[in-house]
Amino acid sequence: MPAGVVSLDYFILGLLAQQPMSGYDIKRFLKGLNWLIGSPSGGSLYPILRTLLEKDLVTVEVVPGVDRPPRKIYSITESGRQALQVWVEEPVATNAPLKAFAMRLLIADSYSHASLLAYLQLRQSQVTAHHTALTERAGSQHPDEGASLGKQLALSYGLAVAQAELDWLEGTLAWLSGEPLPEGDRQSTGAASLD
Amino acid sequence: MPAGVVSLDYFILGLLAQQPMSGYDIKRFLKGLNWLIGSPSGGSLYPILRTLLEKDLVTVEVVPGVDRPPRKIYSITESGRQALQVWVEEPVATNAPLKAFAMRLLIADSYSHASLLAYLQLRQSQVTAHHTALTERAGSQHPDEGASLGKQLALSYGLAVAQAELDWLEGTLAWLSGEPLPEGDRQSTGAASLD
DNA sequence: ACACTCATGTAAGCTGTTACATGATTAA
DNA sequence: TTAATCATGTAACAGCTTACATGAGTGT
Repeated sequence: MPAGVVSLDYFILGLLAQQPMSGYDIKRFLKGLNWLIGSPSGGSLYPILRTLLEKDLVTVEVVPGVDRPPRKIYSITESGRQALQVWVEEPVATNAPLKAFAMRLLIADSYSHASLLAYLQLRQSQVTAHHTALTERAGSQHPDEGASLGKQLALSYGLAVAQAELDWLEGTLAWLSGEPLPEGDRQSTGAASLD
Repeated sequence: MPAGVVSLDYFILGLLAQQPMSGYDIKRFLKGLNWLIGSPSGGSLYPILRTLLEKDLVTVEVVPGVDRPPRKIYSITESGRQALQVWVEEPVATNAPLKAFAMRLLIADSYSHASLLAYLQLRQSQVTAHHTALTERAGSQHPDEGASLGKQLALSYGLAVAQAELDWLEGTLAWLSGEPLPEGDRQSTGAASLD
């Protein structure tokens, strides 16, 4: 059962798929990504971890710390990976906030190389359709009795962002296809992910 | 007292500043902008109109319709315009969803020409700073023990979107500055900006 | 008969926030 | 002593959504 548009819960599950972490670890990690997706408050983060646990999507291990509070390290389970896979492959709405797409990018390591490419191509076709629709709408406006200034600005703004995303997708797909990363060679790129 | 990040209430107030409308009018108008900002449900729209009324930011006039239900037409008041001006000039956070900025674009007709330019320039300086920070962060990552694939993708994605917004801002500012639009001559400019 | 547009509204619920509470350890 | 970091959590509320309720007219 997916939740809201943004689904912080599944995103957090995705982070735990990359490596086991405590709630505090997640907080610090997301603070570093504040510019992109914002960081959730403790008031949402800790309850989410509890519900993930109740649904058996994660397990906990309490690690007592020397000279500091004990930490609860959460690890994803096999049924958690299955649930994640479903979420990770479902497309985000084109009018959803960018962070909804960015969150799926951030857990790209949870994808196989092939399914990451497929997902980006799916996004590409969506945004292309979106862009085409906007272009038509822009063309259909007669200059004389045309839209208000506000609508014009919004439309050209929307087009610019969509175009930028298309360019980025094209470049990224080319890059990922050009370097097809042999199986099992991925952890060499991933070590210091928590700064 | 501003509300959440997105402040649907002020945005609706801004729409009513452009022309008096009923709740249903607003719904239809925003349905046409679904691709950009999404359209609010009746469950949020109508309560917002009531609170705007209670704060004396708008007035109502019930217009009985021939062969259809009566409509409640809302008009902005003078104190409503003052409240709107405050909201309209406050900058949106760089990590806020794009719709937060797009909403302010959509009610551009509520701005004077000068204050619209000022607002776009403010946004320009914000996004420039943001872009610079991201570029530095990108440069500080060594490719070898660098960030995970997900972080790399997210960073380049964020940079691409920021760059696109900067380009759009530059072009739009040039366009708006180049045609300083003598008073009341705005509807003649039309769709030239939209290709 | 059924469904759709017009038009307004309420009730319940979901997702997230802020602010608070706890308690230990370290740095100014 | 005051504050900050580490670490987890609760309670209250804000902002929205879905689903429902109402009721008239219009179209198939």
